[in-house]
Amino acid sequence: MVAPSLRARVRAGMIDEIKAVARRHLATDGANLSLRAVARDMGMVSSAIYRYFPSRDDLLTALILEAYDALGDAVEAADAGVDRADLRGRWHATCRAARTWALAHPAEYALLYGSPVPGYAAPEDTVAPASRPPLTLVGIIRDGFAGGRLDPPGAEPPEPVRSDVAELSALLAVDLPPSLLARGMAGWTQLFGLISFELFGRTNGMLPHRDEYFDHQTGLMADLIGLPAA
Amino acid sequence: MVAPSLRARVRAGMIDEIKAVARRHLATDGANLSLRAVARDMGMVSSAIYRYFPSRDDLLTALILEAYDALGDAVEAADAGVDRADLRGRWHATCRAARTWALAHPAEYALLYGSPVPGYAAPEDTVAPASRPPLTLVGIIRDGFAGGRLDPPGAEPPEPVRSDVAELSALLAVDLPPSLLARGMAGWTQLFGLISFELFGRTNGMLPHRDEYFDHQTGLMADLIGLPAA
DNA sequence: TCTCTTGCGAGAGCGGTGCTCTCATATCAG
DNA sequence: CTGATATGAGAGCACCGCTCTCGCAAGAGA
Repeated sequence: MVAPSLRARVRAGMIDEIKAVARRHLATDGANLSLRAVARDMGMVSSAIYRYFPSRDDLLTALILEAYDALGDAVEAADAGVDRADLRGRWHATCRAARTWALAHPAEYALLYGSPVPGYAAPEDTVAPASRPPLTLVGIIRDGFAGGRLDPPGAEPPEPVRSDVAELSALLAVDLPPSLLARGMAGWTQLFGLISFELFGRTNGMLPHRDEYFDHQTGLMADLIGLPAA
Repeated sequence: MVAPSLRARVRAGMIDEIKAVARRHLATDGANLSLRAVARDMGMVSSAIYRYFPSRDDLLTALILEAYDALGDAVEAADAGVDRADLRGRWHATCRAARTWALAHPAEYALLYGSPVPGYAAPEDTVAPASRPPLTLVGIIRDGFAGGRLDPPGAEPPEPVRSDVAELSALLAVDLPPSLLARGMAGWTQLFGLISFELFGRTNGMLPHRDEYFDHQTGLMADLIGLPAA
């Protein structure tokens, strides 16, 4: 690997700085990111930004990708920090990490999980990083089931749900009975529903003890899945 | 009540027409509603709109209020259409009505349940209509509990969740044990998490049978709550 | 070392946005 | 019939994303 030229390094630094400034604007001004304001903050004229990002949407896409990666990192690190056998502890740590990241980066979370930007279509590259949190969650369930510490719930879902979920199970390469994977997906849905409700102000006022409420609600889903305590 | 003057009636008609055109634009162009485009569509100049709505945000607020009411109407009508004793049937009908309305009005749903618009704070008048769907859901649970057909789950939530939820129970004037209300809120969170995931493209591709998947997932929450079949 | 290509920032400009102000007119009330 | 009021048009301000051109500086090749 050849050393990048000075020009290339300066360019990479500029791209990073633009993204950093844009992230700052995102945090203060919300989702309507202004290219001109970013340029002003950098002492540049707006057209100069187009040397680095072909359009505002491309800059947004870059921010979205990095946000997905940051969330994925946080979630996976939290899971990895708990004893592999402590399934319920891993579940709670994973859920909490997602919420903590979201509370620390509300604008970026809204970019990922809020209403899609009108003319904007998420490019293909986002699906892999976007699937890291749910994969972490089903990983916990897979470990429990493979280790014989997680009994599948009695009845399988009725057709055609059973086959749909079974196909998804094969696609994800997790060897789980559909009944169990369906419950895991319920936990996934619940997790981001909880975070969105809290962040978008749907539960404002009621429930003063938000941390504890969050833990209790994610615990209910752990119950539904059947995750045993450590 | 005195008959409204011609001017007043014309004015009310204008307001309605502006809202109708704005709703149409919302449906086609997404959330970034353009006042000027609405004015153009009505053969008016943009400044004339300001005779009827003091700002774009006020027009959005009016649309949001009407959307909340439409969703509330749909949800309550669905619940009312099922035999009072069929708790599980009511639960499913209510959930389905919310999803059906959302699929029919995706842009308005995104306005209600998507990321909050940056500079925009939801006015006080929205909290009452916004609470109609969750109140319908807890109403089903209340009926079941009051009728002795719904056993409270074993353990109460640990403090301070128990008292928070108990206070909420008093505020809503539903006489439910916190354990049960907490599960009802889990169902509420799950419902809108499911709809948001489906509408915002989070489950694209996987799960081809969306109706059946939705029913199964809301059924899981009915199980968690303990709602008996008819 | 000298040229010459390439990358980059500045600036002007286009059509769009929300919003304000002024002015003429149409409608209503007394 | 007259005076107050409500309404629409139009111009204009500051902002937006984006395009194009024009100098200038840095790197590459001879």
